[in-house]
Amino acid sequence: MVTMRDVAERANVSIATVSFVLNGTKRVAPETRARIEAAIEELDYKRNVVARALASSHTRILALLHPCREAWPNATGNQFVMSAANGARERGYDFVLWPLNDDEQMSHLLAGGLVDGVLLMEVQLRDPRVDRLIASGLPFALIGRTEDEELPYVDMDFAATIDQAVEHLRSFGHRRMALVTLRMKDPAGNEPGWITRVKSAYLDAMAALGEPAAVITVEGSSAGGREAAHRLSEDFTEATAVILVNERASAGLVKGSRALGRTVPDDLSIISAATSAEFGEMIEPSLTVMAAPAAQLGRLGVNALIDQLEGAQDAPPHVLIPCTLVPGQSVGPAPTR
Amino acid sequence: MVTMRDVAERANVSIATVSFVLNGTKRVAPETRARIEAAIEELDYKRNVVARALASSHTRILALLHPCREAWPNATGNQFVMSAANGARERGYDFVLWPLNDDEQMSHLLAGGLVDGVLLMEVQLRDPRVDRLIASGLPFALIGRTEDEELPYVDMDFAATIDQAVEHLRSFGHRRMALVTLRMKDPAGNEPGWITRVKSAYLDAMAALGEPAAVITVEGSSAGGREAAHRLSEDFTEATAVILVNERASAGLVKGSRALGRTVPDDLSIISAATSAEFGEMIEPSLTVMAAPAAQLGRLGVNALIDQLEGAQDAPPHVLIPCTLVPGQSVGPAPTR
DNA sequence: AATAACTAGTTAAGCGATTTACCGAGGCAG
DNA sequence: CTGCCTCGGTAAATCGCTTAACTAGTTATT
Repeated sequence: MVTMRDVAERANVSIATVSFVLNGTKRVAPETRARIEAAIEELDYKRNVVARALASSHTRILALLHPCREAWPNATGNQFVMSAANGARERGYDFVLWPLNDDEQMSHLLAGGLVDGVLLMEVQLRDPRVDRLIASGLPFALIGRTEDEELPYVDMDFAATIDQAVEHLRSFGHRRMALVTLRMKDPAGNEPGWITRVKSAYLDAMAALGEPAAVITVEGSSAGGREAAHRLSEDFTEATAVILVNERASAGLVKGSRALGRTVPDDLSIISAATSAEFGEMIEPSLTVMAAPAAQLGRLGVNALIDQLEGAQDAPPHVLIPCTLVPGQSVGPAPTR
Repeated sequence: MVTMRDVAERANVSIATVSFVLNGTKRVAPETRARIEAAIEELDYKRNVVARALASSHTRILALLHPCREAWPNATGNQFVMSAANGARERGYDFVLWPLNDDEQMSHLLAGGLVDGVLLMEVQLRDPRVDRLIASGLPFALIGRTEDEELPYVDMDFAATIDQAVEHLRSFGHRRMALVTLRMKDPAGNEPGWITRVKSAYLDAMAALGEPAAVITVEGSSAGGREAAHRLSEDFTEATAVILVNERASAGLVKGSRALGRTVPDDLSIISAATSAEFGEMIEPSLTVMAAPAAQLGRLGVNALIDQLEGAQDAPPHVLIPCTLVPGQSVGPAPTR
């Protein structure tokens, strides 16, 4: 292994000088710098990340923590991850994904000193992991919000998204629209913050319209979607449209409705929010979707985190971005009966 | 930050002794050990991963390298990752996902000394990344195979999978069956090894049957699937069945066929390999799939890697696992005309 | 002319662990 | 009583790098 000492010897300087060149931490005469750079080149020297981290107490590694048991985010999630990874790289940080499933592992990670900062996904309203992060003093940013919205976060603007979905459906003449979203039980009774926010945005919108509301929560799977179709036709028959915020239930919802004799969009319009256009295309008929701003969120999140690490003293960033409407074939005029 | 020194002072021993207890590297009197453990407990000491890595030149971190630009593996990929992560954890290793998109980043990772071993995904027949890995001397295992099958790998058994798919279709009376798979261009003309293997397994099977073969490659998207449907009805009209090995094109293939007036499975049977049952269920009609053994591969891969790290001197492991058939509604009797 | 202020480098003290070499005490054989 | 082991433990070197403190030699300031 070629170390800094080898470089220093070859260039006839002390290792400190090499370090200064490498980090740009101190002025070095152009001629000396050139000698050092040549030596680095010739020896193909790469500095040892571990040693550097120990000495400087910075690893320049950012971790994206995500729960491990649950099936992992989908197309949307991937976009998110990729944009975050690229964003980090552009600012000179390594970016790793850290599948994590219990508290124990979390303390290991935090105390181990391996990462400089953390991006936390799938935040819940009251999230114990956030408490751990705060206690540990590690800088972090949230993808999603806790109850207390003081902490730095970037998140989807669910209120705006739902409003826009409602507006879209109304422009097709729909009045009664149900919400189908994710049921995600948690021993402690917590649910991801976004579910709560989606529900209340929906309820607010219905209240503003003076229309009755119906919230149906099902698990994220085809079976869940079919269950939703049944519940819809039993408990909320008058609904002519559905706002769906449960990507993995979308296929089931369409299939289930069809099985019950309701075709999409003639008898039932569906708009699927917080997913991707690509995903919507997989369904027959192609779904009208509100595409999640995954790539933007990834970049913003990682930038917020790095800004914080590098000591930008601004107030913690609070960013909300709505989904964008991508029309498909699943929304049609409200049936007149 | 509480260090080993703090623990040592509190327990009235030298830091060396603490280290011995922590690692079990040397015999320590039960009483002393108890004192040290108590101190650790009371101070909530966690050892610094970075310092440990520097001193021992082992980080106990495994990285899963995966390409960054491409949309990321789907349900299948996630299963794979999760099982690998859990497998690593069980053996005391940290496991991170390392999105990587160029050579530069690769050398950074390799030379940096941050990881003890590497799992490489989406291996190509002639993969420059593999050469880098070998040159670097870092232990690694492949998920997929290179041309040279000496290196340690775990992979799907494409030959067996294709054979089984063919067999399944034949049991429904099909004789002419086309292969639809992924077209993945690469500047250097390389393609992922699995594509090559799938093609040749298919060609072999057709040859053995004395049936004409047709290989259609399209991009991994709905549009790709529709393209395949067209090509099928133009160039290989006599095919009554399709073996599909292109998950993301599956929806498009079904939709496209239907648009051309061929219903599934009445006019055309489809069996989709190397995907997941869950995914197949999203399509209408639910696809008959050959489910990828993702979870097994993940575990096996990571175990192979760790065995190697820990000096098991066995020959490098070469493991092949076939997909398992999960019947759906997309395969029916061959139409008699 | 004397002092202050830069510049370009060097020396050496860490960072927080691991690990080798060494040491003293007690047990046991001869 | 001496010599040799084994046990339990300590001191100190080391891993490769960062960084504060310091040294000389030059240039600027008054």
